[in-house]
Amino acid sequence: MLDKNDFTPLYIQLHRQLRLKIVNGEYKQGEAIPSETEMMKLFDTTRGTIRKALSLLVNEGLVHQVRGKGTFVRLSPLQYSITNFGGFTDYLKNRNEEAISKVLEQSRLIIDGTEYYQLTRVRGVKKEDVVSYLMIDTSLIPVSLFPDLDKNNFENESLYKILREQYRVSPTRSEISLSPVLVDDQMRKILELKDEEVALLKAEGNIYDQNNVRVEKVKIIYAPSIEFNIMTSINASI
Amino acid sequence: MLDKNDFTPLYIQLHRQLRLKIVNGEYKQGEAIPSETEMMKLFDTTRGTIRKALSLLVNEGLVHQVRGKGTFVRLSPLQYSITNFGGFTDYLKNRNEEAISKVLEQSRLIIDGTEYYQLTRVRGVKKEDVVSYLMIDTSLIPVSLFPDLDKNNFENESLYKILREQYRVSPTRSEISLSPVLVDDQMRKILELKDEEVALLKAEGNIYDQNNVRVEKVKIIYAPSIEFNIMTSINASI
DNA sequence: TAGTGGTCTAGACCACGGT
DNA sequence: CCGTGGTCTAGACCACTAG
Repeated sequence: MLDKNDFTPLYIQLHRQLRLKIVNGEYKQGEAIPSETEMMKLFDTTRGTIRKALSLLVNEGLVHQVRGKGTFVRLSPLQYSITNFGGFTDYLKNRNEEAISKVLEQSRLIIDGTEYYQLTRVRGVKKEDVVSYLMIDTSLIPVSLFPDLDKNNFENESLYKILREQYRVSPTRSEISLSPVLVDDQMRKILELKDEEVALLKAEGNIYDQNNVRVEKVKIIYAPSIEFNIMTSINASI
Repeated sequence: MLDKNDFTPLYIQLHRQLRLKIVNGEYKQGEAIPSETEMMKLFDTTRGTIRKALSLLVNEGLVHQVRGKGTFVRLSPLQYSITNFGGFTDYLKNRNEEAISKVLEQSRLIIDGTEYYQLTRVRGVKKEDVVSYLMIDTSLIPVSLFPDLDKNNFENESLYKILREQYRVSPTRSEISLSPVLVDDQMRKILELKDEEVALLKAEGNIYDQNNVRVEKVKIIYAPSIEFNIMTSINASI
């Protein structure tokens, strides 16, 4: 059911509910979810709202729609679409996995006259008491935008949650550049790499908030165990 | 103006027109484009259609919208977002650059009982008579879907144009996995790599058509000179 | 023929920005 | 205050799928 008194838009509420049912397996892979007209009755709303929620799911690649047939949970969805930069903790939480963060370095430094917090963390997941490290994540955050940010403990708390709740800043957009990088000793040790693993994937770029202000510079080194998958639509008309 | 007799949906027509004005510089970076209500009069359609076209531009990162203010052409869009897989020729054409293709290998082979055309090409651009090679591109295309495809000359013609015009198949979606790869002799020679360039970016995945049929398996090796940029929106609510 | 998603219309009310 | 984009409603017609 949707709460029409909630400030959250109906289509967002609906999107979350459908999403949960998919990741929890209530709607199974390959099977159809209720049709748009059915959902109109189920959730007591109009088709436009339903379709807006569904379009979000389609963009995430969680469902696909076929005219005349229905809306289906995607077969073999991409497992780790780590393109939701920044929000690692939140990301895993919604997949019922436990995020592990270990702070490697936390300092302040000045680049081009601007003072930044520098935060380097190893990120991973814990499954059945086995920890797998997936990435080394370095953030540079301007001190001027977030005074006293370094009073927080980043081992336990999500950086983005802190930004949202303490500073009312919501990271909304990323511009990331991908490149290969050669393994150095630190990476090899931290990510427990095998000898033959000599090159890794690096993502580097900027994160912007709701007002298009750059709030973070990021650099992420991905372990080979993580698949970096992207889905794109192909635009013939461009 | 929009052509209501055209089979193409109005919002797609509108999207194309707006897109053109942005890349041509008619709508300049940072400036506002006409408001939604203005466009309703300009294009004689309803707000829903306008908003659907605008949402496409927003997703591409070409504009952003601010409530109470307007819709603005995005400052500093990423120049080479090479995430429009397959459509290299088309892609460059729309940027007024000349695409160069050289066929390295063209053959048929059988994998898991299915016969494929295999086509390996070097792709690049020509600027002021200087050719820069940007990628090595291997396509596997099922013979059963496209009989006689290999009668075409892929040096001059766009593979995707052939698929669209001769077989009525439009590649619409890609699922791509990115990883680093070590340089081998062939890559070094073809892409004219320097000694210190030992690892490259590889994209590997599948391309699907409008009916969700897999029409191509691709593998692309990117030269260091090409920047692999992606833009993502960050979804706090996931 | 009935049901599905794809498109489009014509309204409405709201939150927000700038005057 | 007016104009902007954000959300939502209640319909309509269509193309396509399947029994």
